[in-house]
Amino acid sequence: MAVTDEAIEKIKGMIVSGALRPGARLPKESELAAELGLSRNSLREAVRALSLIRVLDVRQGDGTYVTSLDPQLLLGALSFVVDLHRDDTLLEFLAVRRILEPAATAAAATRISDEQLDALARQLDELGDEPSVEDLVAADLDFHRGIVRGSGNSVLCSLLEGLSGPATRDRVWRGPTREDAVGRTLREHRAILAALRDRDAEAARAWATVHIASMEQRLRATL
Amino acid sequence: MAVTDEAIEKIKGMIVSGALRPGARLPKESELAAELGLSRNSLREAVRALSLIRVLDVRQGDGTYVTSLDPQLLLGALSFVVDLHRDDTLLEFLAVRRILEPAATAAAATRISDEQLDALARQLDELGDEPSVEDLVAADLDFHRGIVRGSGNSVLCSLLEGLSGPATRDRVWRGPTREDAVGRTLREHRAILAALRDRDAEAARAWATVHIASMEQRLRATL
DNA sequence: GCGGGCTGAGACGTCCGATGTATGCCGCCA
DNA sequence: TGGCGGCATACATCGGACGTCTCAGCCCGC
Repeated sequence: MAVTDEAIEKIKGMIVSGALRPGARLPKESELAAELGLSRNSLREAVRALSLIRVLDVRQGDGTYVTSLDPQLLLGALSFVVDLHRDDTLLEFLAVRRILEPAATAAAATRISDEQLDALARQLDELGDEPSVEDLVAADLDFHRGIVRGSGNSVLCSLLEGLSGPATRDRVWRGPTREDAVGRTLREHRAILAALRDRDAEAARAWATVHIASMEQRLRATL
Repeated sequence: MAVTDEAIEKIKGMIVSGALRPGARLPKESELAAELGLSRNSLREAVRALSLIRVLDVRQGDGTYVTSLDPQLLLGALSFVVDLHRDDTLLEFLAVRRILEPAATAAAATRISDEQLDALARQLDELGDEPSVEDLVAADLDFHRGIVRGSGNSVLCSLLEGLSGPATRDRVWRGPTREDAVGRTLREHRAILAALRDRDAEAARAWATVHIASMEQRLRATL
């Protein structure tokens, strides 16, 4: 194995073993390089790689630190992966979302707070009845994020965040939105919110499924 | 933004735009470095980072290539992320698996081939009634992999692969397996297989849920 | 006494050039 | 024709030098 890969494994090992806790500061590059028995150049490659997947956080002029290791942070790198995919695979990503999002929405029905619900309602009201596509896309993102967050599972939350990234979203809303996509989206959002207010998990799940399915339809249409 | 980060974005851009197709070979390091306007050292950091998340494949003495970009490959890095987490978050990862795996199993009920079913059955038979824990763990991994693969969604497949990685698995089977964990696992596997043979999606989903839940129970017990 | 600006040490960022090592190809020889 | 060896190529690693950014502590003025 290459020295750089070894270094990656060793640093990972130090974190897993607890020698390096979240937020901890690493020895400076030259010291760590000596400690691990490689050159600073090669060590930097390892550090850079771990930094891309948000395990390490390097701050110029300061030092290198272990991140919080929040799943939210780590799975953020997922959208990078999704970005790299093209039409056919995008549908598979959406299929996964179609499984997760209804489950998350159902979970939220019993766990989301009234304050969070009020915030979502306010947000929908502010959007009005005929928003621009850009506004709607942004609101859509916030809406789903708000609900999923209400599920109380941060891993689920960040996974969906990644799956709903720009790649998918742009694709769904690209080109002329046929028929009444905007109106339909708004109606579905309201229906989901109503189900959550009723604390009706099954209705929430069903509406979420419908919502994703209609999104899937539109995605298919652009292929 | 640092030059290395720029380079990462540019390479990613070249792939997304189609300038670099899967399997394509990159210009040699010195040329690409010149092209992107940075030193070979800094470029190498970018390449190494992309190679960690399996976007690039570098072969010493040969060249650097874009990988197949299979979701399977890219999400493989996910297990790296899961490895870095500790007890509390592990439960959240398992909760996600509890959503995905039943759905995947239900999908497999209608899509998996008879040959694949036969292979799973053979494997269960070979294991016998009182396997060692090591053998069981390996068989368990294969069993779930085989089913999820039968769902026909490669993204789902690799996502679950990552979630079921060594970190979770070791934790579940660590320590004295209380009660009849081995026997119970075997019985549940047989039940899942029977449901698949019957092409009964709902039964398959239910048994998969039961199976993951019992795994979750054991994980909680070790915390 | 207190606050702000300045300065210097420390740490990462970038680059250069040299040398080691694995791979693939091509020509030579049996 | 087939196998073997050597050469060209490209990545792997290294050491050192210099730039740039941060932070903290000192000094000065209010």
